[in-house]
Amino acid sequence: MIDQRLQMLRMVAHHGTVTAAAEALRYTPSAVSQQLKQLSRELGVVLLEPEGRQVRLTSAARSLLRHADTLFAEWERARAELARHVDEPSGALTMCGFSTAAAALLPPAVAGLRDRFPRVRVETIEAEPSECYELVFAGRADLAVVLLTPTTPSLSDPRFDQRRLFDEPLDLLVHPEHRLAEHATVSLAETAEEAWIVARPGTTYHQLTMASCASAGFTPNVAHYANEWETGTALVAHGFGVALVSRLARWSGQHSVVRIPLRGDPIPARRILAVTRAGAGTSPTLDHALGMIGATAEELIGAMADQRG
Amino acid sequence: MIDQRLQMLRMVAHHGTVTAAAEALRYTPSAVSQQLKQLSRELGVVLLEPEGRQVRLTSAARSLLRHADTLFAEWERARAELARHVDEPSGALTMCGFSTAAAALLPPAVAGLRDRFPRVRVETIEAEPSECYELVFAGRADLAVVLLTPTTPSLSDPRFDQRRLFDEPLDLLVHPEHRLAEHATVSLAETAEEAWIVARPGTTYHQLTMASCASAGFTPNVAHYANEWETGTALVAHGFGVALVSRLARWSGQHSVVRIPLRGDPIPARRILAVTRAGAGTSPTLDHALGMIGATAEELIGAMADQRG
DNA sequence: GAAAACCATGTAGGAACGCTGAATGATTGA
DNA sequence: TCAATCATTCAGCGTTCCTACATGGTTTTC
Repeated sequence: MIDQRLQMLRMVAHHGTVTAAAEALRYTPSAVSQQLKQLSRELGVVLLEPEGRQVRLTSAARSLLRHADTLFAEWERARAELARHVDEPSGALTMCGFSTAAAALLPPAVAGLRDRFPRVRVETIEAEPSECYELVFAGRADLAVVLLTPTTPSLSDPRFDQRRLFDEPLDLLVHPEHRLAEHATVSLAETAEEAWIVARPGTTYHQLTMASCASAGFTPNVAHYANEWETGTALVAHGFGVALVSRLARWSGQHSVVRIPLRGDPIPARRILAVTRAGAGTSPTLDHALGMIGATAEELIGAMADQRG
Repeated sequence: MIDQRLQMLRMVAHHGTVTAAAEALRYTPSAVSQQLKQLSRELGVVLLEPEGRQVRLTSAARSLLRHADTLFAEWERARAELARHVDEPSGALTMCGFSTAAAALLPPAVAGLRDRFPRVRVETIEAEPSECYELVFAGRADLAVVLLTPTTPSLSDPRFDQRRLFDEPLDLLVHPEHRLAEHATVSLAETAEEAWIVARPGTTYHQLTMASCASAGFTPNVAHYANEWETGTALVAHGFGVALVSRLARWSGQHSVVRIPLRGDPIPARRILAVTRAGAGTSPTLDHALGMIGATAEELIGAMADQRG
């Protein structure tokens, strides 16, 4: 509804190269290049300038993008309002989320949506938070459940509406005979000298562990890298170190480990966000999905409180 | 930039029929009908319903139109801001206005624009106020100088930005030997018994005369209909009646008539407006055009004050 | 009350638009 | 220096979208 070429320009701005933008939009670089050239001609302003083997956006392009964000958000609002005019919503709704969220929050939402809107095809995609933003931005997903990290887009990014769902506390995972194993709670600072098991660099979860330790005043002494909960738990169970796990994380239970809630002010936690395209939030199906996810989140918070007490 | 089909829908809403909308957009009715049908399919809502031999907009369509107005206005703002990023504006700027305005206000603006922006092709169209709104709405003109009348779109119409330029006082035109000819000013109520020369019904000027007399408490006794100032003046000069002329109206001067300023509270006047598409006002060329017209208007107001004194 | 005018919509054909794929040139990193 | 990455151009082709004409229904007119 809004000229495709504006979305192309947004993608180029976001990815930095024509090629990556084309890939995100499932076009060839050739198509994006031609379209943006023509857009530039039509508007009478230069939008892209060569910079090395890439392109750089001109100030005119950046000015245009600000308005483009407004336009796309307004169109999302229009779509959402139109969706209220149909008796029986149909079409597709795609949700995405990172592993824990995808496991804990999305399935109840899918069930609720199928129940309430039987004609809507509901799909989910498990993806890293950064990819989740991509999916929502590109329109291939309508809703994402992600973590707040320093690398995610700003909460005021005009392309997205982001709302806090809940804060998931973090626990320390130790061997049953570890010196801290009997503690009811533990502060992260007490673990500064421990051997650590963390996820591999580049993953969201690695960032989280490093950031948590950094805010507790130390850099973890990393002994092992493990991306899966299962692997990390096994390493802890063998006494190779301690690890950080989020409260909702689940694994097989084959390994004997102790989970100790962290204390602190604030309590170390990761913030869970629901992300939609700006303006899209008021469509009935998305509204319902957000409601279901929020309710599930509240339930989980309740369960977490029980555990803690 | 905004999907053409939204403009088609806006035109159907404005004109009431697919055929008239198509004509305004220089399409065939078939094209408009097909496009709107496809739009309806894509959005999953019914937009048009048959009503007699015409169509009626559904509530979904009206909802969509509200957002469409916002979208188009935002795009105009984007275009205007982009125009600030080019060193030497080019392209075309079309202004339109009703006869007096076209004669008095537009030529200085054209001259000023040509001087300031030599590469911009400036064009003018003389048209009735209602047609002026059409031209601006359809994008075939960028600026219109019109009269405020009861039939023009509301000042808060989201499709337009309308600003007051000035109020043009009205004068009574009488034969040199008329009983009122020696008066310095005259109130419209004193002319209730006169024979009147008015423009033909359906014209803006007819409306103006009838409305002015109505607000003075009488219905004019119409003796002759004349659309051109020249003809009306000739009739007055032959003693066939009195007529209303606006202060800026000019004619050949062959006919011997007396022009008497009207008095009253407020002084009978017609309000001159500058109309642009919503959001378009900040482009450099349009900004300059508005400035020129405003300046010319102020000069004329000054000249009018001199005349009156 | 029948005919004419008006209006929306459907179908078929043609023009224009927009995409793909391969080729080119330029830059960066190994 | 060679390979990889990136933007851009050109030719070709499929899709989209408009026009022209025809149809069916409604309103107005004589």
